[in-house]
Amino acid sequence: MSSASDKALADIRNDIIAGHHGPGSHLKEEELALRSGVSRTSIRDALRRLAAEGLVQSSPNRGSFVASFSDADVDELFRLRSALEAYGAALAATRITADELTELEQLEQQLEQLARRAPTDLDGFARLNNAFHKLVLSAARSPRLEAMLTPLIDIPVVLLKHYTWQGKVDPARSNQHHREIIQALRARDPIWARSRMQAHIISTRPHPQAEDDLDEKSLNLGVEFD
Amino acid sequence: MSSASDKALADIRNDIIAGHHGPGSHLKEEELALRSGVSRTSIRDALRRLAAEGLVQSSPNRGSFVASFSDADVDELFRLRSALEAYGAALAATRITADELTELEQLEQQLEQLARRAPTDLDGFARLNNAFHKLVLSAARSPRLEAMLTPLIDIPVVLLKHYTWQGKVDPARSNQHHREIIQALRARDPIWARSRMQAHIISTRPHPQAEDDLDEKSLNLGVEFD
DNA sequence: GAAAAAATTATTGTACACAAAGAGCGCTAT
DNA sequence: ATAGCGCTCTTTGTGTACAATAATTTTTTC
Repeated sequence: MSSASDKALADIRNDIIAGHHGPGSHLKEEELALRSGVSRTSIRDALRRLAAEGLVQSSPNRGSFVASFSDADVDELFRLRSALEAYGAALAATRITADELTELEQLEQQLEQLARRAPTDLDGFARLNNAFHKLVLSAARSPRLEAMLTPLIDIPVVLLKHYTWQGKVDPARSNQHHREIIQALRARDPIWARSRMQAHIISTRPHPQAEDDLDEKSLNLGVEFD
Repeated sequence: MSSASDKALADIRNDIIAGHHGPGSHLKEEELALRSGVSRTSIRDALRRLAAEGLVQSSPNRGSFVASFSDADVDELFRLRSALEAYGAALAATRITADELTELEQLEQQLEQLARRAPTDLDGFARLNNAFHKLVLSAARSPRLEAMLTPLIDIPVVLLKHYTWQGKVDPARSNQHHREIIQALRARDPIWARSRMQAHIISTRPHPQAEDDLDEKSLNLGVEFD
């Protein structure tokens, strides 16, 4: 698994994120093979990996489909993401390097520039925003957490393309949050970083809407250890 | 992906869990193919999926190896698991059916029997214990959470085989915890279920040992949402 | 004799070909 | 007209052959 399969993986993922394949659409192996210029073997390999990430769903003898998400799925997704990414931020607070902090600040400045100069460029915003979150995550130095969280961070980009984002993206508020997160990381304060990250993610959730059978408090992930 | 690949997946996983392949050992595709009676194609498919689960690690052009875990990895693993599984228990509290509760109680009784009749049968204990945890998890009705958590539940079984469990497994205490978890689920109390599950997992962690640079409190996953 | 280089072997990566399963379509019978 | 059946065609699943890369051993040189 390397060159050909990696190319296939990148191609397919890009096509999905770019919106070329809509949610629910059937990813036919031969078609993808032709498009990427590799054999079906490598395509299948890539599809397995994308399925593991949750970006595509496969059923036996039927094939692979771009994942599609119900409102409830999206809600669940964001809850999981907020909890896990907050945990990652806490880890990052004690492990992040000075270089990474600098890089983080550069990303934040680019985000602010973009918000001023092209406030409607959601694509650009999403790209920079993702880079920000992935950098924090990688500073947590937990490969397993990274593996679990990366797809959760990518999926919202897909959602942006194909669903209407009810809560509306507010770049100004988001940037404000990012600044606070950087502050907390710079202060090496895990508790602060965790709570800011958690608040940030939850606030970007599409529809806070009607609560279901579970009240908010009960869904919190962690409390004392004992 | 189905019959042959599924068989391969089951075979390899069983062999790993049974301790037939130790941590770090090189899983050669042809060898596995011969052993399972399927072709290398299906073996590769299975290995990809196991890699996604984290039970094996693959490097390009070098192959697949049974995952091995440092003490720090194990600690991280248990922290993640405790947080996620506690979350799952909270969800399960409002979604579990009466039938599932009955099944859960049966498992708990089997565990108690085992503890009385064969307290040293760690294998049997691990099997029943896993069934218990997976049942709670499936009652959470969150396929994504299930996918993330299943490998985290399986890995300790591998650890049991190949590492010395410092904290020692205490079946009596564990069963006590299980009973409390069932109580909480039966009461449909998410907060109770969450805290009991979290405490349970953390208490089964191999070595509470020396704290690292992060104090306990800061590692908690969630607090208030805002 | 030891270290570097080259050839050999073992193992993974990729492509292709065939087998099997499923979906779609038209046909027939009522 | 339509429900059920069977056929065809598309698409996925599996096996095998070949190519490329990495590990190993042997040879060569100092």
